[in-house]
Amino acid sequence: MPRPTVKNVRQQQLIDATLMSIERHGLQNTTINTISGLAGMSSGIISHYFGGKQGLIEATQKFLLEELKQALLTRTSGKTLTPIDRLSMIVEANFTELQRSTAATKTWLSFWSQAMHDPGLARLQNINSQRLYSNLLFSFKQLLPNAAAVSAAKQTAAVIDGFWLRSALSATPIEDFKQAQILSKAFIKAVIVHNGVE
Amino acid sequence: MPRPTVKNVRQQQLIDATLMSIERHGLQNTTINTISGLAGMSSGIISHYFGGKQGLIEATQKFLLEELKQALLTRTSGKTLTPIDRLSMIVEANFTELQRSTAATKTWLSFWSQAMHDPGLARLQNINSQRLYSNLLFSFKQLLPNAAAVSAAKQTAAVIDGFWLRSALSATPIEDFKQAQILSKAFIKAVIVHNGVE
DNA sequence: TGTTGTTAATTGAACGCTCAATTAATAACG
DNA sequence: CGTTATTAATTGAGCGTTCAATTAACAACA
Repeated sequence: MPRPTVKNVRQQQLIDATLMSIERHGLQNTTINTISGLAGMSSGIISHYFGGKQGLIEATQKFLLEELKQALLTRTSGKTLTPIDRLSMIVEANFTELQRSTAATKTWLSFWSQAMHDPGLARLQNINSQRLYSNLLFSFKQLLPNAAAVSAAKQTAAVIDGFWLRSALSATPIEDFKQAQILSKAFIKAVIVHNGVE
Repeated sequence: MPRPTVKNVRQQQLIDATLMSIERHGLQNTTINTISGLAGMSSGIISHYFGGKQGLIEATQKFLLEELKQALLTRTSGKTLTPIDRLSMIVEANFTELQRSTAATKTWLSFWSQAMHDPGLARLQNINSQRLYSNLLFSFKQLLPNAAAVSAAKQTAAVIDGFWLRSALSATPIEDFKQAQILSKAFIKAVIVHNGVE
């Protein structure tokens, strides 16, 4: 277990402050001053630990990606789950409190629009998008014929991302996120029932 | 038929130039100079016709929203379509060339992240989101029992938005958009078959 | 039709502001 | 006391806005 160094601690504090600033002001109005102010530090510290503002923004995005990955791992590793239970865990991992937070949703949307003209970010995004699909496919293959599993995985990935997006943009995100999770799971059940070998 | 005034023409030219600039540089790096340069005009004209840069950005977004609305109208108004055909038209309207363009996808994503802390934009976005759902619900109600129609409309809205998003962010957007359209329609058919009154 | 007066459209340089980055000074720590 | 961590002050490039000046379009009139 690596003992947290001052560096690690400061970096995480700055990432947390970045999320907080984006939540309050949006990425557009997030400056090194709003971030360092929320972190209770001076603005120079950002260049010191991240090489500049852009470095901190990218680190924040990587943090969200990593958390999403870990959310599924902690729900599945070491446990013996039925394929259906594992599909439920995938849904839940995509709707954790962190991923539903205003800070995270704003950051994701900004990240995506940047990723479209930054190859490095685009690569990160594609890995993430593929991971959701692969995870779904793995479980569906244990329940459905191959062709049906592929189709089910594609549709489910779209349903999860689509519900997530519509909830994030909704006027009532809290209720909609809750519903989104339920509807995503219901969708998975329906897909299995209607395509399964009976 | 209202004859286009100089004002109308210039405003549309500037909106087109804005989309072009966002496509090339992203919204982040789009300035009044990149826009006016692409339009072949001077920078001052933007304030003159739109009150400022922000006004032009908002007008550009409204243009995309309006085009989406019109895309469906031109496909349906005056024609007598079966409910299933009308559902196909809804899918197609959401996947027109304009809406698949890099300029449009970058603009939508940037717009959404701004909409989250701008009530005016948020309102526009919610109207648009609701419209997709209402249009779907209208057609599904002619094919399915009420409860099933509601569920089908919600899921289909998520599928369309989800496929659109995943295609926009894909490394191969052209093929993925094409597939997305096919898969969305396939999804609708499956929903009807499995929930319909037989 | 040619001249003049009037309005509309457009330019682009100047201005002031914001903000990321840099620097030098200071504090904490072992 | 030397090194690392952090601050605070400063810089300068980049940006949107403004507005006085210029040009183009049109109207009035003889």
